[in-house]
Amino acid sequence: MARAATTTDAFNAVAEPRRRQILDVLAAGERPVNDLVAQLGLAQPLVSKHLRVLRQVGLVEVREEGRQRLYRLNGHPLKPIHDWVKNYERSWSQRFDRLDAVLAELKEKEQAGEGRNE
Amino acid sequence: MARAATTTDAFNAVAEPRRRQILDVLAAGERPVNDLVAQLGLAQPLVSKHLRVLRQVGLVEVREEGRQRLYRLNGHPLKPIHDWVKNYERSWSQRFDRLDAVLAELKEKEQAGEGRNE
DNA sequence: TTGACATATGTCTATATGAGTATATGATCC
DNA sequence: GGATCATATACTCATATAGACATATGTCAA
Repeated sequence: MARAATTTDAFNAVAEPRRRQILDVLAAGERPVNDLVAQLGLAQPLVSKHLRVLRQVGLVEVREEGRQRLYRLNGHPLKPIHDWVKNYERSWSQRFDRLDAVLAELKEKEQAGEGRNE
Repeated sequence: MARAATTTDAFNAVAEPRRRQILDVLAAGERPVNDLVAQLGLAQPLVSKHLRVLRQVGLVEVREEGRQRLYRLNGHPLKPIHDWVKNYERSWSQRFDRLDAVLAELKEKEQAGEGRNE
């Protein structure tokens, strides 16, 4: 079996850095394709293809206005990524250091008193 | 050009759901390969290959003990993912609703007063 | 040393990709 | 209608995959 399609979910869609860049630009507001082409310095067909992937996973939405197509961000599909990665935050964040220390102390006490009841 | 290698960075490594599963199991603590094979119900060579990818991006580390290899989690490479996706949290979190409203008001006032100075 | 166990690696296949280039679609303006 | 602009699609290529399977490597035990 090959790798899962980029359009499978946000995890796969966003693994490509160009697509993250596109979302970063769109975070500032709605943009026509040509703006993205200019800002990212990519070939226009390439941008259109990346936008298609992003559309398919729901990360962007389109609105037609004359001959332009205005793309806008929809961050909702990113939530699962956030939810998953959040659980690993303690791996790097100092915010959890104190909490971890407290938990370690508790565990120590628990083990010291082990075997007293049952 | 093909898709970026899965070993390019954490974004690509973690796009594969099996690899996320492996990390989830390892989050509970160090585990030998066979434990992962049993818990995930995957073929052993497949698990070894996924572990290799995870090793190459630094998401797991190995320790040899007899004939076993004990893998443990290292969440640090996930930080860039967290940092990137965090900026989109307002897209789905209600926590930012009030803040957004305030900002919108500010912007409105700003536009109302536009053109007065310079 | 023979064998069982734990893990890694090699080979094969089907498949999807990102990028480049050319072209199609569709709207606007003259 | 014809020209031009904005965007999407089609076709090509080189490449890397996930999984299945067979096998190699290395460790321990009898």
